[in-house]
Amino acid sequence: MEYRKDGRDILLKQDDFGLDETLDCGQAFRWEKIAANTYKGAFLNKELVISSEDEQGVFRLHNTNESDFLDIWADYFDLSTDYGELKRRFSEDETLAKACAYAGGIRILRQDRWEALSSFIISQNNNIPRIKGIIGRLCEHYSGYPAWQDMKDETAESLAYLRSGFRAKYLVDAVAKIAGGEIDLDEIAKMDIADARKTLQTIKGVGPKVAECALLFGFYRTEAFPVDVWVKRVMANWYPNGLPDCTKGVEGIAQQYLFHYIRTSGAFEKI
DNA sequence: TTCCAGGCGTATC
DNA sequence: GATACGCATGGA
Repeated sequence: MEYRKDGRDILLKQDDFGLDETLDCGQAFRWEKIAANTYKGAFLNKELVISSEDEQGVFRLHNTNESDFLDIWADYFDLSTDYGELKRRFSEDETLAKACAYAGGIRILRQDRWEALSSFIISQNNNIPRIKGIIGRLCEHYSGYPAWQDMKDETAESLAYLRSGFRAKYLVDAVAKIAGGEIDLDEIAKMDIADARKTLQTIKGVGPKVAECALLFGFYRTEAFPVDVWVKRVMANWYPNGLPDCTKGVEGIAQQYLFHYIRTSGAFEKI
C-alpha cells in the first residue's frame, strides 16, 4: 500500500480504483458526488471526502490522519485485495472480460453489517435513486446512519417520514430481532454461509437476495452472489449453465462487475 | 396512464 | 416446490 501524508490529507496511490465505479455502483447508498472527481461519505459515522488527483491512480483523502487511514479507510476500500489479479482471473471468461474492461475501477467496499443489512432491506423492489433518498432522510433524522440500538423505539408509523412504503415494518422487525437477541450479527459473521443465509432470512423482508447483499457488502462474504432483476438478465443471457469456474469463491465480486456492466453499459439493449 | 425498480410475504395448488 | 399476486413510492 503506497501512501504519504500531505498536510492534513493522505495521498494514496492505488491501481484498480475508480471513485464513480466504486462509490456509485449500487453497493453503497450514501456517497455523494460534491464536485468533479470528489465524493463525500462515511463509514459508521466517520466522515470522509475523497477525490481523485489529476495523476492517474492517485487519490486524496481529505482532512484525515494516518491512523484513521490505516485503521478505517484502508480496510473499508479493501486496499489489501489485488483487484488486478482478480480481473485477470475473471477475464478468462469472455463476458467478464468485457465487464472488467468496461469498469475496471470497481472494488467491493467492506461496509458496516447493520448498515448493509438495513440498506438492502430498503432496496427491495426499489430503484437506486429512491433508495438513496430514503437512506438520506434516515441519516438526516439521526445525524448519521443510526445503529440498530438507536432504532429500538421505532415503529412503522414513526418511520413514515422515510416514505419507504411497506419496507418500514421490515426495518422494525430487523431491529426487534437483533435487540431481542434472536439475531446476533457477530455470530452471523462466524457462521458458514448456509447458516448465515438461513439466519438472516428469519427477518421479515429478508429473502435470498437481501441476505446475499448483506453477506457480500456487510460481511465481506465474497462467495455470496446476489441475484436481482439485472443479474437475472446476466444469467439468462450469458450464463444459462451457471457461472464460469474462474469466479469460484469470489462470485460476489464478479457479480458486481456484471451488475454494473449490464445496468449501465448498454450491453443489455444489444442482446 | 402504465410500467418499473439491487424482492418478499402470503395464498394456493 | 412452484407459481401468482399484492405491496408503497416516485420517476420514466
